[in-house]
Amino acid sequence: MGTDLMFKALADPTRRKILHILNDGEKSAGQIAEQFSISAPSMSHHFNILKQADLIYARRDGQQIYYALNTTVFQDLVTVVLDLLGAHISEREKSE
Amino acid sequence: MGTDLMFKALADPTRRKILHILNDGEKSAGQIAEQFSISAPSMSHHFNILKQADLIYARRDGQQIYYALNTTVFQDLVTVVLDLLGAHISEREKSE
DNA sequence: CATATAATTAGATAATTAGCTAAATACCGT
DNA sequence: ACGGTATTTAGCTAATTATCTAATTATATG
Repeated sequence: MGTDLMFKALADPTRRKILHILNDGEKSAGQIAEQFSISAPSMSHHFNILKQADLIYARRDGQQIYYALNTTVFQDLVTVVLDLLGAHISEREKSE
Repeated sequence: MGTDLMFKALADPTRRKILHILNDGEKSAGQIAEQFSISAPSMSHHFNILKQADLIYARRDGQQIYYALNTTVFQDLVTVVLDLLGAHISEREKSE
């Protein structure tokens, strides 16, 4: 569960904003990049880090590459955070 | 809610281990440092970053400085993560 | 008050990283 | 096959950061 890559990926505000944008569905690299004043290669760099951290996945459709949140990994992240907290979640609580 | 400082603080594995150690109650700087092969000043640096991120707080007792988790900020962290996920938590769910 | 202990602050250095431009790759339409 | 668009890869640089040693601050005790 690459915890280190995950937290390092989340440490950058640009990358957190990318994740936020992906909240309402997948978007192409270009559509995402539009919302930043950062060069395309720099954006690509961020996509790559998010991908390595398994926070997003990529799918090519024609000329575009579409990115989407990997929501299952966010569940893992919540688990890690709760573990840092030492929260002991009962089975009942986990499933509801 | 210093989100950026919080994630940056969590990006380092040494700091995450410190938080883990603090799970079972407050400990002095020295007691924590024992469990690492890192110089005391470096440890102090990490404590400072965790403190600025509001993830821990410090209390002096004689010669020792005792650190403890600031658990309320972890709750905020979970909220931020869930928000990145786009989870829409109802008021009822929040309060239980 | 002098010394010892706990921890910090100051200052330096090596490694990491976010950003850039230029070049390459992949796909589309004519 | 060629020209155009979308995106990535390569290579560089400036800024950040984790670590160190040396010096400082704060407290306790004989």
